[in-house]
Amino acid sequence: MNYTTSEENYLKAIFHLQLEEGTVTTNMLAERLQTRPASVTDMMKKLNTKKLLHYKPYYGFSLSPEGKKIALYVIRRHRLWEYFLSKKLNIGWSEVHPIAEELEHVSSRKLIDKLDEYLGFPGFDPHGDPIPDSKGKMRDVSKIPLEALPLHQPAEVCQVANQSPELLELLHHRHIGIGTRIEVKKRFGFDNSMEVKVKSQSFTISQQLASYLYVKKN
Amino acid sequence: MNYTTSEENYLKAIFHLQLEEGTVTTNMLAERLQTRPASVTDMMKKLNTKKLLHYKPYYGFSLSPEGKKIALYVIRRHRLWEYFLSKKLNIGWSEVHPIAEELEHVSSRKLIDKLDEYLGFPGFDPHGDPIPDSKGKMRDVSKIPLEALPLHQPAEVCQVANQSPELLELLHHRHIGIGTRIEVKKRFGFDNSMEVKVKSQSFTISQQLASYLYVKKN
DNA sequence: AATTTTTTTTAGCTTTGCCTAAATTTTAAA
DNA sequence: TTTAAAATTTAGGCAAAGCTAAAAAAAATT
Repeated sequence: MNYTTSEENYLKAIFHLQLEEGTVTTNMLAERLQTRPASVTDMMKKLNTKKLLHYKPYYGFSLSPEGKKIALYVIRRHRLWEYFLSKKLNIGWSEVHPIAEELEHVSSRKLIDKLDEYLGFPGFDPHGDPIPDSKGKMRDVSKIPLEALPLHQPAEVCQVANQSPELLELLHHRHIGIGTRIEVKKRFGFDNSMEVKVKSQSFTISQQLASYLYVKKN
Repeated sequence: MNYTTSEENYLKAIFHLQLEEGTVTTNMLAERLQTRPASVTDMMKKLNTKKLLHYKPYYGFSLSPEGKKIALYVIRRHRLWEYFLSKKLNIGWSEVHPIAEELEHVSSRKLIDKLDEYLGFPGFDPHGDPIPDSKGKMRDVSKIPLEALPLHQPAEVCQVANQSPELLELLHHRHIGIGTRIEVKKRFGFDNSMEVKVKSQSFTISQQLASYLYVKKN
């Protein structure tokens, strides 16, 4: 059971798209992987014969249990490396992703389990995404968008769904990061901006910003 | 300037063979890389057009300055990862090599420099081999084979040129490792075995064992 | 229901890195 | 020095993973 970088990338992308969009098409995959639809079809046939997904021409495809297992394992590796790069090597939040994209394909089981141990079995990567454990189980955080958080309900920022430098700069200025406690004081229907309280400081944030923040009640 | 895994492996192998054997031939390279002479020739042509080495058919080849630079950079990555795997993740000495063989091809400069810093700019990997610095400079240890160490001259074990589990077990039993002080008391011409003193204990070691041990006088 | 548009697939080609078998060149031996 | 052996290279192919252009199927419009 050893898969090529390309195969792993396809499986991972299908898994993510499934979660994000509910459905996965040839074109969506091509777009996500920066390739052509014809190439996607080629790979679908290959993964089908390897029984990593179910595929009927023109009817779409979906991961088999085995395919899902592999996808989760790739995601585990990716997120552990992100955690390592960010927390141990002090590489900036926003630069970590492309490096992890390469490291995730190094496939020694022992390496990953030892790394996990070394990092203290972290539950979440630096972007707040949950890290699957060595059995492929991923903690189910019932995270919700900040926009959906009820008024006056304290919560904790657990994901930032966009890592542009501009956004990070703004968050930094506001002292908002993963784990920051936050509470929505008021909403303004006019522009969907909202007043929030962070560390006993109140200020207003725009809808654009809020839409990228996810929180966890607790 | 981005090179494929295969290109990097060829450059690295040529560099090592050059050092170990003084000369590099098509067959030696094929053997070292577990491939066929014809494949080696193909790659030599390719690296030649990329000006990473000089190549005349039937006349052999040698690294260009640029090729050497790349080889040293690959070696730097390999050895830093070995150090990390061994010292931080506690992965056994003998298992570290094949994992580093994969990690060495992840090419982010920032990653490697940050890793170097995180590890405290180590000068040597767990096998005692020197790690090139970020400019490609490698400390020149004038290490010599234990077999060449003069009698009664105290020295320090600085490399074990073979990592089979059997060998490691033997070394462990003898309390010999990198940095162990050792002295040759007597040599027996019959079988080239030798009596050595380690930590005020004297015992005999075989030629087979000695041939893998390198020491540094000091 | 017929036609147009969009999506997906097929067919055929390219590059990389490897292979085998045959040819060539160099080296060693008789 | 002629011949035999060994090393190296060439020629021709193969699999992976991508591509373009054309064909086929499904979905959307009229």
